[in-house]
Amino acid sequence: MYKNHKKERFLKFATALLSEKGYKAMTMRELAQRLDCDKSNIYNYIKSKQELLDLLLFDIADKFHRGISDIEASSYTPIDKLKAVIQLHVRMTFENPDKLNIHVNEWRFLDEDRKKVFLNRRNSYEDKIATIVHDGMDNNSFKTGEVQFIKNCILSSIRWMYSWNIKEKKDLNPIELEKNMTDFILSGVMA
Amino acid sequence: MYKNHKKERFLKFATALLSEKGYKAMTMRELAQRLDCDKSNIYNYIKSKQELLDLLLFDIADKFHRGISDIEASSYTPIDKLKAVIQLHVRMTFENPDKLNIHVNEWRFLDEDRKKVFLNRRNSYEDKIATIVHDGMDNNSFKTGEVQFIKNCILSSIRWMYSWNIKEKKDLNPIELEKNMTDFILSGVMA
DNA sequence: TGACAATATAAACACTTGTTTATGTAATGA
DNA sequence: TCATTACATAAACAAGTGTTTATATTGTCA
Repeated sequence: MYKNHKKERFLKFATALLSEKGYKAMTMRELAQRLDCDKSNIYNYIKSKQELLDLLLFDIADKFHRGISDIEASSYTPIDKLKAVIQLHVRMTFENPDKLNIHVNEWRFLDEDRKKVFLNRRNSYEDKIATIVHDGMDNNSFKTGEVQFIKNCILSSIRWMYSWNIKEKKDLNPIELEKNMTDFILSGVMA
Repeated sequence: MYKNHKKERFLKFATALLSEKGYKAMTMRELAQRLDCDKSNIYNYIKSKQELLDLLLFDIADKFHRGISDIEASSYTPIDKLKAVIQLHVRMTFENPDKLNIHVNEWRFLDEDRKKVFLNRRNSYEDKIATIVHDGMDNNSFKTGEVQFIKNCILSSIRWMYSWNIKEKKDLNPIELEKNMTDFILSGVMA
């Protein structure tokens, strides 16, 4: 019953506040206020502010990594792999938009060493997407073009969703969203 | 010869550092160090850190506003209006990627009142793009769909460019980039 | 030349920051 | 029950923050 249920509450509030304010602007005092406890109490849950950032960032990064690995290992065509990538992003955004926001915007406040690790993993993630794009071009299922450029366009297209305040859109259907997203990336806006 | 040439130098360094570190993480002391002057000297150029942020943000916002107004007032078709919007973003990114970075990421650190003004203007900008999308759907030149969703996809597709470190890519041609960007947004990645 | 604007510096101020220390209580599970 | 873990609090600290004050020098232009 008891064990660590307060720590989960702490992580929930910390994630929300970190997403709202950003790493530098979030203070331990304000976090304590939201938790309705003393600031020093926070250090029962976490070693430092930096450790909190680290924890959240690598948690999401790992999920993305596992997702892309499964897709990579699959026997899908490049088009279906790309669809699976879009699905991965949509679902993770639905699960926790705050974490996605943090993942996109706050990694630069990691300590130098860990930032390097983070960026290496992100590059490896993006390389796998680049490979899908490349294979699709070889395959003639995608238009030829500069792979890195297309990869960036794709990732950026998906990236805004966390800011759409999904939580407040009860009528929003993740499946429908996935379909629309896929449609935009695969075939653009023109009729 | 003389008048204000140091202020321009100050603005150049301030823009670069603000883009690099973010508003909260940028300190007046570090800025002074880069300018090779005392921190108090900065206040000969600017009233406060907040005023610097305000200045840069509304400078870019105004440029976007003028750009979209011209496009709106033109007799272009929706497709050509959309192309002009893409052109506007590409060119502004080439002109000063740091400013674009600041425009995307640092507005949330504006003081409450000015933040409201900023967001109102941004909404009015985005509404104009939504109108273009809407007209294009009426026109049957764009596929029908949720206007706000498509608008966000379009804007997000363009938004990553400032992070591509354009300055270091001598071989990068803005016209070529414009073409590729337009191609992606209009017709997607599929062959 | 002399008035004015631009630029420079050092020292200080008031405030906020993350974190520690020292100490205590409450729940858990053997 | 008893050791261990989880959770709580008040007070303090050292470092860093944006900004001000008071003052001096330098370039510009009438």
